[in-house]
Amino acid sequence: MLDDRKLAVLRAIVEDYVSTNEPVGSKALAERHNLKVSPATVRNDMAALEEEGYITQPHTSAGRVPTDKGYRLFVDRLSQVKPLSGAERRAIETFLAGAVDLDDVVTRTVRLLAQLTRQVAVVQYPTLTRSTVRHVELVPLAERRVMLVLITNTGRVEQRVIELPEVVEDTRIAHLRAVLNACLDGCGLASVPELVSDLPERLPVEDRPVVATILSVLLETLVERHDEKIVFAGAANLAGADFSVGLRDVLEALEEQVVLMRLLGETTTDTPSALTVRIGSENAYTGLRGTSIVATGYGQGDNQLARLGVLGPTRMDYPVTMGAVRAVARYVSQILAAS
Amino acid sequence: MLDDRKLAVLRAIVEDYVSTNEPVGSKALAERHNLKVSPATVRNDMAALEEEGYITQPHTSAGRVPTDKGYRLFVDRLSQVKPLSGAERRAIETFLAGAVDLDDVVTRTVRLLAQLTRQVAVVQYPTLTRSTVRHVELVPLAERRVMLVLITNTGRVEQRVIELPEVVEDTRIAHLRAVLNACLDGCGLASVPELVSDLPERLPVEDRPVVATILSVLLETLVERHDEKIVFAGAANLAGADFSVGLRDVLEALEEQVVLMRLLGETTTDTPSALTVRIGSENAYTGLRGTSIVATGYGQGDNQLARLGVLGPTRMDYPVTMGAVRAVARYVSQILAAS
DNA sequence: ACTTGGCACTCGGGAACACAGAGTGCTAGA
DNA sequence: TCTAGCACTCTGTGTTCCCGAGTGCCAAGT
Repeated sequence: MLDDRKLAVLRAIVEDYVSTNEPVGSKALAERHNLKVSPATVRNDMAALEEEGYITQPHTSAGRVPTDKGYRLFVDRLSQVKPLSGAERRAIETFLAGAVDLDDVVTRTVRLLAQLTRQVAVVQYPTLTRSTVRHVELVPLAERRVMLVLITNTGRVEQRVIELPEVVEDTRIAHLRAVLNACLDGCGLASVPELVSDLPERLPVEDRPVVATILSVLLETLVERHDEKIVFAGAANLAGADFSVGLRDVLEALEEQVVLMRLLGETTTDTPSALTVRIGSENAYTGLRGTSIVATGYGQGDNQLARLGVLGPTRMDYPVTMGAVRAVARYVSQILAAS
Repeated sequence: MLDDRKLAVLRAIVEDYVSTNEPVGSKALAERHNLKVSPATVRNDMAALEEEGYITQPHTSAGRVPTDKGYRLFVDRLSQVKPLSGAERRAIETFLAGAVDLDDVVTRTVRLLAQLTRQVAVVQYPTLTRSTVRHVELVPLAERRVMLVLITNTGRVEQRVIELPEVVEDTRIAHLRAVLNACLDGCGLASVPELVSDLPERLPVEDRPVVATILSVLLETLVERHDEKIVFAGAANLAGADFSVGLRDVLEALEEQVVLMRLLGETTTDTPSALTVRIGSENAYTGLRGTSIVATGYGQGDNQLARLGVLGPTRMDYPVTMGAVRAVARYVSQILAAS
């Protein structure tokens, strides 16, 4: 059905349209890409492609524009990820190397990605689930108030202020801290609930209410912050692009953590480190028709920590974008592994 | 020069223009606001107001539009802050009360403010400068690596991983932690540099390199994060509004922490808890011509911690916006004081 | 069987134009 | 000092017209 030349025509259409942002006609196509055939032939191919739903024309007698299905074919079979230039690689490296803590890594990453792709970048904070406890700290703040600080091996720090049911002296706090650390140090976060389940019973009866309070907050911290937090940057890059749908909807989606979460998450496949691309209407959320998402997991090996990606108009330069996303994900993974 | 009626006309123009977003003419003015004079008289007054630079006409024979100077006069003398409704107050209270930590307070605040004003909300993280040290923690991570955690009385937590110049056993770390806490606990952050200045000399000579390393990171943390961090929300609200300047510039400014910082900061007056309003061109940053900023400090009493505010088109409903900003600032201050 | 050149057809978008309506400034009179 | 009337000046909108890009189809060529 689709011979090689038709595919070449489709590729040419996508490339031209992406770079010019104008419907592309048969004549220009035959000229610019040396297809070695006449415009008329190209027209026939275009008719076939349109028949199959890969391209469409905005109105009669305008050029053709790729459909979502067309982009999909392009991404899957007609393009290959374009690696970054050496200069870009070095820039990434030095920029990310300067980060002082996890927050900083994430912030820098998202800005970097936005600048690199000239689109909106989205980065999910490393998930707690797969990380391990590095330290639990209890800091007395007042007679009946302590702060719980949970430090993970990914450098993430969670803190919560806890109101205690009774007055507890500092020495008891210190003791509890030691017990908690002995129990949890180095353990995976996922196993924490299990590990602490019988903790109250192993302690003197008078400590139990306090411990129960602390543990409930600890557990709450684990589930609540599970993988909630997402940041984005580069909203300014949206201003130029024109979406089929209003800019407002896109901005709204970006500020809805939940929506954003789902968008990144839905792209998950069985091989999380692979690049995933969702094009236009493949996207469930109606406010984001007209936008594509290129995402990938990052983290070490198969211990994927979280996901990052970019969001832009369907009319985006997929090879370049995919290259940038992949490269950034790799560098961030390195940085995280090293710290 | 400007008698009462002219001021009334100006007020009417501002109010009408804000609500309709269309240049307002003499006839409509005389009708809608019962000025008890004829359109012709209003026209004369308008001519005078234009002469003085308070209003202008986009083109001959269109209605009048307030200038920045006109808005300024309106804000200063013709309007009064509009208090929130009871329902709104309750909504604020319950929404903010659910916050679990400082991060959460800030996030909720900025979203709340954005939703309340239907504009872009900006909140600066509470400054470290005025806060006091509640606890310093040193957590051994590896042989030559510790994590420094600094907890302040505002509930803020700063962490840094430190590479030590030599191998240090855990007991020495514990000792150093005790020394640091003894030295700093409860002290204002501003006085930290002074307090630790002679610390190395008071310790055994073999500890000095390690202590010096730790202290340098500690001090760096204090100055670096000084008052750097700012978050915003409600960018989607920009989509509807039309700025004289491009939307892109506004979004860019919002993502530039430094610019944003300056904008909030510049509004500081001698009474930091007062509402400050910067209108259009009063604003230094060129990308934000056409936008106004309503801001105020928040925090307890005269111990102002940071600032928050909203950014919107010059054509905004100042009384309502000012009311919302003031109310939110008060509630946040309460919340922070209580925690 | 595929490719090519030719040709008639269709539409979108820009230019030219006219026109109604809103709003103004001015002047003369109450 | 206010008001009424009037001439004037715009913008925005609707209409018309035309050009050009691009198409689909057909018949001829390879």
